[in-house]
Amino acid sequence: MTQTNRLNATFAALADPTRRAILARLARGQAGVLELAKPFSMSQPAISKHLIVLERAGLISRGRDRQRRPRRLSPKPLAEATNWLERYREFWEGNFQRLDALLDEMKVQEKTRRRKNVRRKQQ
Amino acid sequence: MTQTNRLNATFAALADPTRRAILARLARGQAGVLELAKPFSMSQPAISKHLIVLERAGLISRGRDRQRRPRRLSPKPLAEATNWLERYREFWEGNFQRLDALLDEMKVQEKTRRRKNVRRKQQ
DNA sequence: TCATTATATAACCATTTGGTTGTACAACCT
DNA sequence: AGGTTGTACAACCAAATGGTTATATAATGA
Repeated sequence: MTQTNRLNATFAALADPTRRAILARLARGQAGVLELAKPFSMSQPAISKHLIVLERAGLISRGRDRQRRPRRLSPKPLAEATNWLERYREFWEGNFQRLDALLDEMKVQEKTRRRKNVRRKQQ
Repeated sequence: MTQTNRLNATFAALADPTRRAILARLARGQAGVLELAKPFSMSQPAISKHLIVLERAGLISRGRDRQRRPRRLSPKPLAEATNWLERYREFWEGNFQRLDALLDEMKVQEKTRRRKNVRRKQQ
């Protein structure tokens, strides 16, 4: 699977609160399907479907212990998703005060309408 | 909108490669719909739909400049998504040796509960 | 062997998603 | 006023999503 497709699958998997809760649970250790289903008011097959989504994204893997097939967290897709988002950290982490200031500047320029702007535009 | 719902909408928005590319483009500055549509082999309405998804997630906002309605990046949802993922950094960044230790501990507990073999498999 | 436990699978359903084409509307320019 | 440009909206469609119930399969334990 390509990196793009893994990102697609990972973000899609993370878009559901039930699945995020399952990941949070698994971060504290592996767990079987019934145990994972317990906190939720939905059927076991519904949880199994969520687990399939998580598994196809590579976010979890399946072990075996007697009749149980305990799931556990896999690191890689979380790392990739985080790395993708990291490229935007600089943007949202305060450097966008600069951005806001710049945008205000642009408004003022537009309002006074004097000289052609300096192509600082592009924020 | 609740934080959970924002996370739902944000991750769902990020799950599409077209939308991720749009965000990457907007990280370099605001842009109108047609300009955003240009790199893709899909119709303008299709892009507009993607923009609606991004907007409902709060990832972008709409400005106005003559006939254009330029979009620009909004920081907050990216910050929230990143922060959610940060909780797993420790896990995937190598410190999950600790996690493995924890899992081994749990196995031992299980073993004492019902004494049978150790089941190292776990694929 | 038989019942129990844990999980998987199938069939079904409503809703959402991601695209299309066609058209409407709004702002701008002559 | 009329044409052009930029965007939005409506109707439609196929496929995917998220849930259900019912049933099948697998491993264990008695």
